[in-house]
Amino acid sequence: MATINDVAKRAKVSVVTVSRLLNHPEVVNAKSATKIHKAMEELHFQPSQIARSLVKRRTNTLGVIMPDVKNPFFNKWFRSLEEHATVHKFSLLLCNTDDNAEEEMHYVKLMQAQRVDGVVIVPYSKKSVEYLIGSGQKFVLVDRIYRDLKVNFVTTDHFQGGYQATQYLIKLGHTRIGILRGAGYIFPDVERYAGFEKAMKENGILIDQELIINCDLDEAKAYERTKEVLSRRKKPTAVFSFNGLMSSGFIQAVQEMGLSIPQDVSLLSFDEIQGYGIFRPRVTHINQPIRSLGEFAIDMIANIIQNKNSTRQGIFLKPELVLGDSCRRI
Amino acid sequence: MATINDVAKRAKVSVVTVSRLLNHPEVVNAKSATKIHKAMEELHFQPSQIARSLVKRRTNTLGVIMPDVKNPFFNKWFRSLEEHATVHKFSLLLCNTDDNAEEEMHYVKLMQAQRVDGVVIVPYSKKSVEYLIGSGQKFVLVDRIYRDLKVNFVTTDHFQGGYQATQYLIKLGHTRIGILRGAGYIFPDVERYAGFEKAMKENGILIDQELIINCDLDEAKAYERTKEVLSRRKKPTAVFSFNGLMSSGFIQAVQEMGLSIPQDVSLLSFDEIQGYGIFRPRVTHINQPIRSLGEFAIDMIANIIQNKNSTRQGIFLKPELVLGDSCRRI
DNA sequence: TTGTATGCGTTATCAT
DNA sequence: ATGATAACGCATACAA
Repeated sequence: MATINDVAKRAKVSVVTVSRLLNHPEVVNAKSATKIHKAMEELHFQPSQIARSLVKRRTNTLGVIMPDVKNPFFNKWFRSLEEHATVHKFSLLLCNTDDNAEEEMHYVKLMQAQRVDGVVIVPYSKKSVEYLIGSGQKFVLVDRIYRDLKVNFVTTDHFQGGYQATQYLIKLGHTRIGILRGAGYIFPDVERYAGFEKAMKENGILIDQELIINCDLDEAKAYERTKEVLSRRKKPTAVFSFNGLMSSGFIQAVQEMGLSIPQDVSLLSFDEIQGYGIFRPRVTHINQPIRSLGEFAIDMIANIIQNKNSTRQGIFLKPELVLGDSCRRI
Repeated sequence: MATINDVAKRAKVSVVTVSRLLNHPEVVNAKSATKIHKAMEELHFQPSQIARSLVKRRTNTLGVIMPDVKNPFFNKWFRSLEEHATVHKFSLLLCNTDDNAEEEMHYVKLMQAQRVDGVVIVPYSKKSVEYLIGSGQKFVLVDRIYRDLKVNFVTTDHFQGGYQATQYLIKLGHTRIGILRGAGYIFPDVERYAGFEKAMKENGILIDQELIINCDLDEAKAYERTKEVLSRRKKPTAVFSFNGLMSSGFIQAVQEMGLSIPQDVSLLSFDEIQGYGIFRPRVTHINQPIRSLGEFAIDMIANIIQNKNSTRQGIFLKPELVLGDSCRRI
């Protein structure tokens, strides 16, 4: 691979002149510039970001650590990140943790070793975040935050989303509302449930703990648990599923049981389901401002890296209820 | 950020000893090792891959250039890449081109500048590939190849897939088969169509050019063109859509027209549609060996990088027909 | 406008 | 078993 040195020799100038053409083109003589450009083309030269990074102490690379790009929510988000990263000339190293704490810690350390300028992380384990803090790494938390950690973050107002969704179901007359949720470990799960609780309490409706199902945010588990719950005598009239995957599991179970949505049971999903465009009835869901979640994350990390604003920032974005036909009035 | 130097000072040894502990731990004294490990922990030290890369001329990073992670086919494939990359200690830089030639060229050059050890690319433009060749970059082509370019690649046997799908439809009695395809620009599109042609010819069925629709592999276009085609007097009895996105567009159009699959028109899709698990009828489709496409790509590039086998390699993987209920016998 | 010398953080080579 | 020195490819301060 050609280096600045090869270019210099071929163009018969010193390396410094080549370097200058790269960084301060206005200050180099037109003739030299032409010669150098010619040499660069002939050699297919591209300046080594590696060497450059070493001296500038900037890699122009961001580490993105998240659960899984296969998840539609996260791949849309990633594309939004990429789009805005380009504006700031950042390349993106993508790491999928599958919500595995060890994988995550591994990646956090790897990003540090790669000397990325910053990390954008949707954390699973608090330890990873604490390591980031301890190592002095610049980072922003997205979606999953820790109230007691003073760090920069962008997230959806999951509490509001849970509240909003529940209010909607209650207004339609539902009182026996089933919840397909996670294990109460990550922030969004906890908050959505708290929002649900608040709405129920405000309306004087007692929560039947039998209807609160921990599915680990997993499709297969949601499928199984749904079959079980809908076989009971006292079924829920509506189900509020905490993510798109679980909604899919729910739908499959309902279909196999020969039931239909919303005649037999209503469905409200947090996040759009996969295949939203073709599945009928259209699934009513809480939509997160995915693009903003990406934009803010990039802007924040870019600011932190440039040390522009040293004030810590935490942003909550409002979710939105998208009406479909999967919830009926009773 | 702590350097090997800081560690050396704190542990009261020379940098070389620290470096050695990192690379040849067996050769350093146990006491020194302990001191150094302690210092490293206290400083949250991680060796700079940047500096390391500079001297080793290896970044342990691969560039992945592809159309779009939002596409289910590609995000599954990316995860497979990541999984196997981990085995070879590679990090992955992800670049989405949206099948834009300029973006692609930009990324190809960027990867070169980043001095990635290799590039795994699903190319859109031949120019990008030619640049890769010219620059001496190590790379493998995935999915989209160029017959006249002597390069390493892994792809599905798209011809076989197109042939297989068509044969199946013909066996069910279909002769008026509509095709939702791309512009005939990329390899898979061309091959799938050629496979279709062969099957039609073998069965002595004339191809009605009116039913061959260029939708640019795009969902919205497939939607529009479907509405148009299904409004004609002479409708197709079956439609073979060349990717999952177009299949979704097709399905939406069919639904809005009050028609049903497969009663009014059969559907066979290349690649699984988004929401396959919940959409009924299950869509019959041609499945590509996504995981193998990822494994082979990584193994090939890893081999090339290690210069193990200098012989050029091109692999065609067999697709598979997955039966659903979207095609009826007529 | 151009060139010389130095350093970024690490590893390899040679010594000790 | 450990250390001194040079080199990787580039950018910057300083000099010319």
